[in-house]
Amino acid sequence: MPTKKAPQSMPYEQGKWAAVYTRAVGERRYWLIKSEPDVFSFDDLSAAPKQTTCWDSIRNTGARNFLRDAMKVGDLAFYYHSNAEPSAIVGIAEVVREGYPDPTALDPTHPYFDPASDPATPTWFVVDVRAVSKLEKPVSLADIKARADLADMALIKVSRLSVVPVTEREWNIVLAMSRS
DNA sequence: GCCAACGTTGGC
DNA sequence: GCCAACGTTGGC
Repeated sequence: MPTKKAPQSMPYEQGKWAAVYTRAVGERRYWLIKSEPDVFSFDDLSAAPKQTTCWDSIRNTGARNFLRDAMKVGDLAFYYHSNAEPSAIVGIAEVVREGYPDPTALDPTHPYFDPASDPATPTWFVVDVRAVSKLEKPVSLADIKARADLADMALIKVSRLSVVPVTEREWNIVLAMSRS
């Protein structure tokens, strides 16, 4: 029996991220997803079956909303190593399956089981991501912070959000940095 | 290891 | 509904 109330759905369409929930026909959006390399690194993703994994165990409502509602098949994401030396963007992944209920939240034997998440109206969501390519050169958090034209990146502006949007402009700047 | 940011919980 | 306590993330 659920003992706690599940976190409520944010009225995201009215929130500060409203723009990332809309897109032109055929438009591709960009994201940044964080993982600690000791837990699941980009190389781990590359070594996984079909280079694909379920991006599970996210337990933050803001990140959940992106996973559930905003990320679409074909979108690309920078793969960021947090709590790393150095913390850096190291690769590119592609969304290959759109939001569906996080199986870890519904599995009583899983450490991330959430008894408050009702299977009929799940609280937590995942997408599937596939490794696309490793960056020629990692782009570190320090590299990003050193650039005035990346000062507005959500990675910097919004702390402790494990899935954040990236603008197309930011995406291209970081890509260029990874090749220089 | 420290601690800032900030989301969540729960007493009132 | 307010807000203090608490827990987590993640840089440094």
